[in-house]
Amino acid sequence: MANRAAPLRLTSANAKPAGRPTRNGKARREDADREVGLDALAGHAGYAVRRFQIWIFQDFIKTLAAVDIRPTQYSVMTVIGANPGLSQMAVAKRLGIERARLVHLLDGLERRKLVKRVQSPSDRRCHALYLTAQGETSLRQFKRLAAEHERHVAEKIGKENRERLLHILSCFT
Amino acid sequence: MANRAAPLRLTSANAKPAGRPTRNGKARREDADREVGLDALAGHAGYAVRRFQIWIFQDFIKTLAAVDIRPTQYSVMTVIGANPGLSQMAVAKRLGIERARLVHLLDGLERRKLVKRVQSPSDRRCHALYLTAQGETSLRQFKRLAAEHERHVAEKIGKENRERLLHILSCFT
DNA sequence: GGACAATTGTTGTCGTCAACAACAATCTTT
DNA sequence: AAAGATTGTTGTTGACGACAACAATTGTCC
Repeated sequence: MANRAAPLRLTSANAKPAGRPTRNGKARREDADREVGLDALAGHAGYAVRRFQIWIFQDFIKTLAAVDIRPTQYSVMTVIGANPGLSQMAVAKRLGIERARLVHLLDGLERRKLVKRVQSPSDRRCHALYLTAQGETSLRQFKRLAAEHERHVAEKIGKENRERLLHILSCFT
Repeated sequence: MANRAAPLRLTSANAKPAGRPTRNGKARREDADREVGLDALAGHAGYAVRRFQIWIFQDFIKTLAAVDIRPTQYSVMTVIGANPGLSQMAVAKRLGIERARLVHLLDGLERRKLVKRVQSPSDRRCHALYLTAQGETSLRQFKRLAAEHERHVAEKIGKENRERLLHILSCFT
């Protein structure tokens, strides 16, 4: 019921809702400086996961900013590096992205000489995907930075919680 | 090293990468039907969280399709319902969305008579946000459907795992 | 062998969403 | 009163998912 009085404080920000003790005497009621209560969202997994996903992606992007690699690009290179010769369809299905989207991703990676498309001899519709020599050495550096990012995650939610989370979500690969 | 010969097959789909036992006899080695190996992504929390977040949002959208309410709209209405009179800035900061984005969200909700903007008397820059009468009754229905969605999540990852996950991510509210 | 269906890569559009920048109106500060 | 900050608004950009169409190629079926 009266979860309205439920106080809580934002991590960083300060809410200034409708009315608060300004100079015009009409000061707020006692609910003046209540923080925004939304226990209402507490039991929703999707909300927590969304916020966490935003945080984790921002940290990934920031940690890999020096090499200008985004999460999706990293996942594409990782899959190709582990499975050279894969077709675009195979990579797209594996990562759950559309082949149309993968085209642009590969365009960018190929432009940077990290990945190459090779015409498959057995099926002339397919492009076999490989990392270039530069792509392989670069990927090793990306993986070091990604490992640093994972340490940030462990610092944020706890080392054991991170492993628990990986275990819980292992069915999503 | 020679993971190049690594062949693979998708979980549901069939990958047709560079070469496989087609009519041209050059059949694969014994490692023929290995799935697409990307243990490389196994230890990455961000990837699992992203995939899970996509799944959970799609289920939310599908479960609330009858009422045409998306996750962000639901979170906005829930926060306003729990904290009537909040300003747009307060809601935006609370939900971690930009005030520019909230403008369009509120436009849609206001057009559907679910939310109303009221000029704040104490600060004429602010709009105090309230649910309409229809908005409150609708929100109750949305919450019932959202609870059904949460049950889907519990079925997917397990009841106890869902609660474990909520606990781990509680710091993201 | 040849018609027909399916697949692959590509291009395009549309809508969602985060990130920024600019602006007018308003409030705060000095 | 002047300068600075805040709020709501509009706009742009880019990443991303979804979908539709297309040419080239392959598989299938008669």
